[in-house]
Amino acid sequence: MSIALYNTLARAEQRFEPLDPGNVRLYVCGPTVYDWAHVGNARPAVVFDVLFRLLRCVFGDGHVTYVRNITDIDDKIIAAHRASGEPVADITRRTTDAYHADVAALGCLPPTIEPRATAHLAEMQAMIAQLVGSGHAYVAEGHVLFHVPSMPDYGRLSRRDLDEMIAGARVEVAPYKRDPRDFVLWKPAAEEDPGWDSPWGRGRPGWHIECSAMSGRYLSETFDIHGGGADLIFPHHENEIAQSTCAHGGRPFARFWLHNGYLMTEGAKMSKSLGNFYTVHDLLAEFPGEAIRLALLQTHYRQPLDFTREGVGQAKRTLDRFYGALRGAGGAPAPGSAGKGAAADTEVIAALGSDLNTPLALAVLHERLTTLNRAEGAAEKAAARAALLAAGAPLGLLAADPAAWMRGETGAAAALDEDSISSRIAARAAARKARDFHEADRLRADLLSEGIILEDTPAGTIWRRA
RNA sequence: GGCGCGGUGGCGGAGUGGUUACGCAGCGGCCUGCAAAGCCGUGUACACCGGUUCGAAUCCGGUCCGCGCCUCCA
Repeated sequence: MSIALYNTLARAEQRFEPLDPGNVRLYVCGPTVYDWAHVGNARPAVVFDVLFRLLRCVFGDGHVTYVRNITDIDDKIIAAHRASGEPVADITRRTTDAYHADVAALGCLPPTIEPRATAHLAEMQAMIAQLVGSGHAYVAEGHVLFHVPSMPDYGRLSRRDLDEMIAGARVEVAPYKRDPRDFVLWKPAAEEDPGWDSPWGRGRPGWHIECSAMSGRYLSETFDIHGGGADLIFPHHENEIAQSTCAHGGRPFARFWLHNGYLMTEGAKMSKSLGNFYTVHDLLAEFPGEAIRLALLQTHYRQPLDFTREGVGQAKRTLDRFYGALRGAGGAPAPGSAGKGAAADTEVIAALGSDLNTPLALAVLHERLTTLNRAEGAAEKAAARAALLAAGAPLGLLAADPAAWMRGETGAAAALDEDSISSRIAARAAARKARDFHEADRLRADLLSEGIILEDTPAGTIWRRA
């Protein structure tokens, strides 16, 4: 099984071979915990969860190390603290908990390691000291700055020309900088703000250094894949490369750089002022997490994605088809363990191995669905059902209990009075038997108005939530 | 201005130098008391203009349109 991934560093698809098949190492930039996660945060979480699952399928569950950080020190967090007065530690803990709940609802596996920036100040300071000592960084007015001209290869990832970057600069350059392109590794902290003692005075780390320090700590100097949103290519990832490479004596940093595409909502750039800024938390009140996940995976990860409520609604109805077929196929429900023990679907794996082509993988799922719907007899149905579940597993889909899904229990919808539904279905059955179709249709219409759809099957009438 | 990404049928959305993507919606049929679900069948496509080619929607050049990034936090 070969995997090809689009490497931003090469601007081309490349065959992926890990440095160590016994320990495939993946780093993804996680959230800054100051506010609810929005769909723009959800996309990389879901996309790289699929990559994690693919790597586990190909190299074995225990042979992939997935690190996703939590940025819990940042100017936005301090700004939130100043605005509300809530202690910084409370903000970050509360927001981290909410993030965990959100991504779990989206069906994302926990990463192998989830380091917090504030727990790695020692590593960051050691790296900064190393950069100062080797002449790649300097101290100025309480700041430590990375000196960009000290790295001739700077700009390779984002394909930026060093000279043009100065010409295009539109922000006033701080006077203490030796070069306009230099960026902060450490900056002084105001007395009332969070800060740590350091050889350069009390302060806090710059934005980029945490990822360099934590990836080095958990994945070593050179590792396989670094992922994140395309908006991080510059300056964040460019600066990570500069810091890590220079601190590591020029040895390579991440070998593959993967970036998910931008996200729009309702046809426009995501913006709070336009009112199209969806938080995952709000969406989960309206849709099952799996529907949001499917809506995100229906577009290839590098393509721009226009996220709409209509799109999630359609994804929900698509899942209704899958779960309806699974429910009809019988067998013991296996919540959370779909595909476990079953051989991975080679067509799905091949699609995902082709630069995470999730839309193609989903087309395979639809083939498996049709096969299941055509299946006759218990044995054939059981085999088709297992095949569909095995196809969904690498995508993190179809792991819920089908019966619970069809009853609408997997979303945040209000609980139903099942006794009332059952008694009215019984009343309708009696009316049908008496050929009182007028009454039977009235009962069915009644239920429909409450969001309950009836289906008459050879085995009796079943219902589902609209 | 610099760098980069994208424009596929009513909608969503893959892919490929010559062969059905797939899903939704639509239409016809089977099934059904009627529906629903499912199954079978079915139509419209590759922004524009040039070029390369036996042949391009797929490669090259240009144009138009949409979008993003261009830092040191304010």
